Amino acid sequence: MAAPSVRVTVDILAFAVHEGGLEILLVKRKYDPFKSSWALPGGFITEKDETLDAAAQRELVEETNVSNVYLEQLYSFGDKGRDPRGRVVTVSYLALLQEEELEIKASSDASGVAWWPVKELPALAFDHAAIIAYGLKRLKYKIEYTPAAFSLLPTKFTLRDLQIVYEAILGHEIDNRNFRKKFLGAGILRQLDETSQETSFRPARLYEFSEQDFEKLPDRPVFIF
Amino acid sequence: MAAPSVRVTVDILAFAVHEGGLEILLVKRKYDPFKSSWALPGGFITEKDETLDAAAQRELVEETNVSNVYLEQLYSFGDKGRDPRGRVVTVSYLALLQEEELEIKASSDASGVAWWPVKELPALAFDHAAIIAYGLKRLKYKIEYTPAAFSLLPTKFTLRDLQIVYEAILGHEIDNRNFRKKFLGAGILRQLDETSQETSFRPARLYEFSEQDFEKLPDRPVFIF
DNA sequence: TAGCCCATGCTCAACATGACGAGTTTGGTG
DNA sequence: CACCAAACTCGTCATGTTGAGCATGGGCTA
Repeated sequence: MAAPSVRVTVDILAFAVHEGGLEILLVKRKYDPFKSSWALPGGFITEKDETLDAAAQRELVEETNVSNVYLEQLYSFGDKGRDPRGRVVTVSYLALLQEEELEIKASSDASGVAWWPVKELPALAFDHAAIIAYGLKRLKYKIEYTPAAFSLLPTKFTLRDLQIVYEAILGHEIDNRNFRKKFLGAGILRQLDETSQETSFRPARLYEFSEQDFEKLPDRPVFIF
Repeated sequence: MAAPSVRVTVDILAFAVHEGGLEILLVKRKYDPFKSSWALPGGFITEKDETLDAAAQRELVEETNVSNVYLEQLYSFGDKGRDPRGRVVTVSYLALLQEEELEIKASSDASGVAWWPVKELPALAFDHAAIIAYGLKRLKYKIEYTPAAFSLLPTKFTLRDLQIVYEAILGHEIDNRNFRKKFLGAGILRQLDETSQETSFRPARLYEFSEQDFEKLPDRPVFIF
């Protein structure tokens, strides 16, 4: 039975919303192939990885120090020519982070790590541009049909913060009143007795996402705007 | 840089609707591990496979002789203990077929091949039971949000045929009048000047799915019942 | 205090959805 | 030819959703 040697990597699409724009975490490669190019954080799965998810988790920790974040398998890419070193199949993962709450650091095989606005990406190694394009499509879908957007926000947030996340990912503006109506009516937000920092205008009320309430809903709500 | 030896397989979830029930194609394993157990059709990727999709296509042809069918990557499974031979990552694929239009045949490494109703599955090799469970969830979703159901039908079909597909996959009955209303109103069916075979009652009109009309729609319709 | 800017709340018409009743058409069958 | 069974047509009605207008609240700044 033929069982050709194949190597398997995991690559992480780590997204965050920063100043109204969607950003993705990239590393600058220290070694060939594609030395000095920007690429997705990731690496080969090792003997210690019990599962693919664990491998993705490990790679993410190496770059961001954070664990316990939203992490979900996206898609596997395995075209023959995608890696000059030979047959490498990569399993891509989607991670949703809060940029402010973590300190990124380059891992040993990278000479740099940075957040890049998805609208101004640099040239990318391997087929990573295509992988990101796929991830963006899936992310748009995710926030419309799941509560994934809350993973991009701190525990306490304003409805405006939430709307900014949706606008950044969907790429268009949303009517503020209808946005509020839908989310407040969905019954998945817990209103807090606190307001946001002082602004030059009226402070907004803070909310929390209630996982429990969401699970209790008879039907999954949709957040299409 | 550690690059442990991993082997990669593709496994195919080939579904078809037969006599009102949803069925899946399984093969009986000729060799160990899990000799004589039923399993998903599939196998290791080879040097000749240009892409993962091509490998899945090849495996499907080996069992069914059909090509040019709906085939889509689903999910990759790579838990450490899922294959007793060592680290094997499998990329699962969803295929939608018409049972009547093809003749299945066991490939060289199988002692049998058969359609099994998904409600009465035998004991399965590896983690294939879990893979099928995942595929069923995705299939339900697929027919609600995409025109995937038409891949399970011949080119010409009656609205009743279409409804049977939905009922088989969703697992519940659907109001015939509302079902017709939604599909006829969707503008994606071309009515033909033909009717179905003679039955002991009124013959039903035949329809064709119009891919072009579907693509032209401003918004994707949903087929939730 | 006026003005600004956003937060927030209320309303309403247009439209879509799902449950259901009733009746007509069209073939075969006894 | 009466009858059956399913295909097909038409319409009702309560309910919910959507998008947009209108109004007010509550902080800050000039």
